[in-house]
Amino acid sequence: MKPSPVPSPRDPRLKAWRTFLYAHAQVRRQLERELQAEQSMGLADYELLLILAYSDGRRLRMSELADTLALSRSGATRLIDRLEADALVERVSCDTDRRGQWAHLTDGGYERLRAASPTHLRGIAAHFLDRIPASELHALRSTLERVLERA
Amino acid sequence: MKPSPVPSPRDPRLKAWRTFLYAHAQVRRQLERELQAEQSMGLADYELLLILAYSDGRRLRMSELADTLALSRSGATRLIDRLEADALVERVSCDTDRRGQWAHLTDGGYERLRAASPTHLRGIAAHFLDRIPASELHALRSTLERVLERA
DNA sequence: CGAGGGTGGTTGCGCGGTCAATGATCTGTC
DNA sequence: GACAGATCATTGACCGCGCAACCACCCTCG
Repeated sequence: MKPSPVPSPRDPRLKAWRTFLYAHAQVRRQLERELQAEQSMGLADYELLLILAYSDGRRLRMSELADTLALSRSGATRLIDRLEADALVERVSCDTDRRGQWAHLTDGGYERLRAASPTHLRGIAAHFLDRIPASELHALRSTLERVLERA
Repeated sequence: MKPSPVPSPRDPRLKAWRTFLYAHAQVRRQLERELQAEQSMGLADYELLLILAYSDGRRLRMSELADTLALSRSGATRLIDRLEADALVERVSCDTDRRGQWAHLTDGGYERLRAASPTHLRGIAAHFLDRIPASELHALRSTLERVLERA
């Protein structure tokens, strides 16, 4: 039995995956740096606040948050810990399931999100959106939505 | 001056970015877990070994590695530290620039890469490639290559 | 050739994330 | 109704990565 060779990184399919990987790494790093420098906020923080801002009652259960953010449960716990320490989010215990907790966006959190948005949107445009022709942008989204559908 | 509202996560352009973000998080998490469980190896390790395997002389300068992997310099240093500890890579000092180091893939490292490849390729296919029609795959790649071009 | 600024790589430190284990609660079953 | 097994969230231990500071060395220019 002959040894299987190492798959070439130039193979078109594999290359597509790796391009995806690297494009993400590069853009994320850049955005993270800018958001941290100008707004003292991480990308994950921003995403969480944004999701809460557009959820019913500006709140979501911990596990929903974890799932939505593609984060582990403990990751969600600690993220909320930090944001709660900054009073951007508060925990509200759930009355229909005593194990549960709501993460609720405070007014301060909403303000913080609003304040950080211009910086972040500018970064997303500069490092990502503006490098992609409009026609390709929609295709990209629909392609990746397919990937995102839960297995 | 009226307060600017928080940008809607449903805005098409923003949504494209966020889909990209989440698709990556989800797929990466899954692949990382599988590779760790079945091959005791992280995604970053695999990528590094792969890149070295297809580099001239199976070696690359530390900074080239960092740039290629979209990693910080210190990140590259520590990654190589770990792989060197497992004898998958060795450091070779550069004779034309005494500050420099080559990261050189050992035979053991190549074997390790080869051994891990089936698992990883299967994962990439299952969680990413196979969810994308062939026609869209090429488009995805060329779109993201544009993003990846250095600024 | 000597000084000064630039570059390659490593290190200290802190943050943010995972996994595994835990406690509390819910839910289905006999 | 009580027990068994799932589920919600948290905690402890650990790890990978980034930034900033640092040292060693290169290179250019006066």
